Amino acid sequence: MGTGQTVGHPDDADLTRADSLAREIFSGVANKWALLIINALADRTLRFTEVRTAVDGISHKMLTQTLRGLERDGVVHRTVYATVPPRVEYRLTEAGEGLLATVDGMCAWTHRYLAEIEAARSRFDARS
Amino acid sequence: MGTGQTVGHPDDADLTRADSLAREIFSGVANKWALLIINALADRTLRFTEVRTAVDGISHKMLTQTLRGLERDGVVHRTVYATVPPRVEYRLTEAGEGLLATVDGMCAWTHRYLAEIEAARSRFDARS
DNA sequence: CAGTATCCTTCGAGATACTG
DNA sequence: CAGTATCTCGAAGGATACTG
Repeated sequence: MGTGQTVGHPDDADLTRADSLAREIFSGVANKWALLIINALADRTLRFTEVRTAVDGISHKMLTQTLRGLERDGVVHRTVYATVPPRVEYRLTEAGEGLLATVDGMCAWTHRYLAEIEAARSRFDARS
Repeated sequence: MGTGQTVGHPDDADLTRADSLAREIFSGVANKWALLIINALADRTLRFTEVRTAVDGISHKMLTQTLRGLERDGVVHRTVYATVPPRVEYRLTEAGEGLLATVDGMCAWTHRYLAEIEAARSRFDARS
């Protein structure tokens, strides 16, 4: 993957210049809505509307759209109950659980550095 | 943070409904260019142009823009050498290193599930 | 309730040109 | 080389309305 100039990483977790499929998948998943949805599905199965509430701020459209993408990539599983009114449930697949670990890491990081980041911003904004 | 309906997470790594600053920071960092840049700076200090090459696909504008954001949040450190021609180097801060772990996780995840995702896509696309 | 479709606006982001 | 400044366009994304 690296072209030879990528040294230092024993096991290659590098994505700069990686093949296009890997890049595409990474890019598709590296967006806030996707990650926020995964985070919301962390430990429970949720219905469409519940996800919408949990993620809050997301529009109806973005929700379906992102959910479709995640379903297509096998990150979330979609179960439709043929009742009326319809009931659709979303839950993480095994791959989704794998990603969740990462998302948790980002959340933890955010909280861990919250204060420092705020301070850094003040400093940065001060000299401008 | 959770409102009480968020059960199951012993330590709260939840961001749904989190306070706006946390959400904003998370959102700022949860984008592919930021993560790709952090990934590129994994183990080396890079100059502006080198980052551009490493990340490839990123435009000049997005690079400066994203780099500024990361600098502002204290994720990357920017060193300017008053030479001519100018020389500017970027490296991860401690906070940046912290995020790197997460990014590495996402890269690893991508590679780990690459085949499965490809298969999932075929299945999904087949029935449509 | 879950989802699709449509319209319409905003702004993300590329291209280009210019400065220190 | 590194960076800012414009201009421009296309797509992302919100609001609304309609269907099974």
